[in-house]
Amino acid sequence: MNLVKKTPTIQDVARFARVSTATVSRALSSPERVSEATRDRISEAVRVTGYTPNQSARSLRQKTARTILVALPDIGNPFFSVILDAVEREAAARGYGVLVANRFAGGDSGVRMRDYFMSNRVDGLLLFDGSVDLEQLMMLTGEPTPFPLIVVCEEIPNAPFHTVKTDNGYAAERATRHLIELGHRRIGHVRGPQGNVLTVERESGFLRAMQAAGLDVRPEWMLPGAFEMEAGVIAAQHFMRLADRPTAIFAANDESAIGFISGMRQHGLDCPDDVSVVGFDDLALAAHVWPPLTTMRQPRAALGRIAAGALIDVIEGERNSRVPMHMVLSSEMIVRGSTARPPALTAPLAEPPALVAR
Amino acid sequence: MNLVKKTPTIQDVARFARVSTATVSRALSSPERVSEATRDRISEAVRVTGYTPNQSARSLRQKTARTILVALPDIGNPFFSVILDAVEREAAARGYGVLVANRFAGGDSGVRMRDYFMSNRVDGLLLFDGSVDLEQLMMLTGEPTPFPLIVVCEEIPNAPFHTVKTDNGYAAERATRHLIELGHRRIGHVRGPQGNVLTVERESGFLRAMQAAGLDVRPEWMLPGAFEMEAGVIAAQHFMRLADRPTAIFAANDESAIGFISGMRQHGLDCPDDVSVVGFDDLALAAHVWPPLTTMRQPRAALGRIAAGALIDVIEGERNSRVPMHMVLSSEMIVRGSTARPPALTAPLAEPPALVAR
DNA sequence: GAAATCTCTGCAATCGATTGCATGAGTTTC
DNA sequence: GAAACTCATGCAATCGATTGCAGAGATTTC
Repeated sequence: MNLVKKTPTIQDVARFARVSTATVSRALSSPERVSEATRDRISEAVRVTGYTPNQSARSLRQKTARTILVALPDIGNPFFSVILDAVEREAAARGYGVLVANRFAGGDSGVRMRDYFMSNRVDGLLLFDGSVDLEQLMMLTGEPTPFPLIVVCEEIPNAPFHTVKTDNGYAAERATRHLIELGHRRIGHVRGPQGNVLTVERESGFLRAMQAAGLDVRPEWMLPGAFEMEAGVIAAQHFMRLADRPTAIFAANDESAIGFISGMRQHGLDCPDDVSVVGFDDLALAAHVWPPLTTMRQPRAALGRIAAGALIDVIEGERNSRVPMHMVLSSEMIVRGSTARPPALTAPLAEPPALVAR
Repeated sequence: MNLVKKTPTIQDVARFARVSTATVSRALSSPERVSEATRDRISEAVRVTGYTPNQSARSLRQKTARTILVALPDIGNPFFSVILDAVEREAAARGYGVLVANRFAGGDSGVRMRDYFMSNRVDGLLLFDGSVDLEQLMMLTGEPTPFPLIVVCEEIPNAPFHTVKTDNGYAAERATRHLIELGHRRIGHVRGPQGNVLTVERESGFLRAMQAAGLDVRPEWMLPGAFEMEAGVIAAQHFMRLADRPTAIFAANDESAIGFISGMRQHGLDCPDDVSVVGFDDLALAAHVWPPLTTMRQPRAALGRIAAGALIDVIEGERNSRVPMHMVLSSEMIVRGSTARPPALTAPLAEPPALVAR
């Protein structure tokens, strides 16, 4: 009665088309190698039986999974999820599946990666998390079993991997210069998480811009932070305790900028009337918070698309994986309402008056 | 020189431990079936060779992929990405990988799903998108090859699938009642996208609450929308054109609520002084926008965890998949600053004065 | 002490697709 | 008209792990 029909295999197709399985296989993967007549019979047979190649069998034989692994520090973070969107599209367009591994860094990250590769589940890795164990990673990409890997948005210093990222240092410089051009002289920075490469890059960009303008950087104006709203709120609390406060803040990312603004407001300070704030990333919500956030836009969709494309190129051998390549995409300054001239400077500046945003 | 060592197979382990591959396989999957002595020898051999079972081979033989497919309408949306986070953790904890398929609905969605299943890449599906082609879905879950499927957050009417979701209708009622309790009598609604089940459920919850309180619902106060910020901005434009405006709005989700507030502000109206707004979802940013958003919190992490757990139960046969089961999680009202008493009612109400939020 | 039972292990088939090699028919070349 | 070549196809090995069946030896039962 309830006899479950099995899913059709290549055998069924072969039987139906009265050819061997070899011919069916060839008809599907390199059609020019079979005659038109049999090709037609096979197409018909595929249609009738509803055949779909078994990916496990194919993987086993060809040692290829047609799947990439995306290792993220936090999928819940909209910064990553938009990139993941682009990655997924690019991969799907090229016939690859996308496996996600979240909260990747930490104790067993190297082991988990090793397992994914050695168990033949994935052909390549997009690594969005620079805090992964470098030694374990090298062991993996190194001689015994080299595998395709691209580091995205982050960078692992002195490691010979392809990378795709944005010009963090330059963008941070640009953001800081924007504040300086508005007339700010007393500028602080809400840092990213400690030990993160991006934190360092953005901080040094900030410092370079300050130095270039001949401005002092007070150590107490470098506020500890992280890439989260809550960290911005806490930074605002530190900020409020300062006897002498800056008139502008460059925050290491949008979330901490928004948290900072929100925290400041709880203490009665307004943005941008009291303090101007610049963020980094241009998340979707940056345009919709109040005040709309001035920020450096990272081309996130492009990052995802290019990274996925490059990884698949490496997997398919179309790109040399021995010579590490660094792709740097440029960020764009988006001026919105969270930055204005400093409160003291309602009168025109000595220089020609800067453009007042908003 | 550069001889690439192959990745170790079960054969290598067997040779090293001087047993058959069968014994190695058993030692790893059901250790109680081998003697302690050989078990130790095999563990040692596994350690030395660095063996990891080849997942393709295992899948082929066992017809199981230890992978679930998560089909989402939009990963970039933080609502989904937080759920995905929970799904990924639960799946990882139970030894499953997570494949994501984004922008799932539309033309070939049924075909793509069919391929994922028939090609043996995945064992089950978490479907977050109700707008998928029902007929194709039924064909798939139906007799020829039934497969494990759970619909999350959405619902496909009259379809015999397990579902995990929140109590949308009741939550919408609760949100609306909150506005009524604050003293609002003229209340509008920013709808979700047309044709969406959630849109209908939340709208009817809204209508029930209004009816229960004996309040009129004017058709022109039911503003067209979608689950996006931009749609909220547009709804605000419609709102501004009304000759006679409500004093409060229940928006179908947080994003449209935030967009609405932002759009209203561009026209000089303030929230909550002029108009109170309630959202739905409690996204991370709801607490950090200005004003902080009053909203119905959906237990997103729980949704993801429970859905993934239930799906794996079905896959592993620990849960009957023939009797569809509906799990409904309850939402929680989070009162923040975006709701207050209506502008006309600065004087006490006839009823005992309602709690003024903020 | 023979029979029954239990424990541990190995043999070999199996999952489904791919692919190197062989074959036979047809075509071209000199 | 024989040799050389091309083309379409089939045979059978292969990828690596799992598992039904069977056998050897140890242990228990009566």
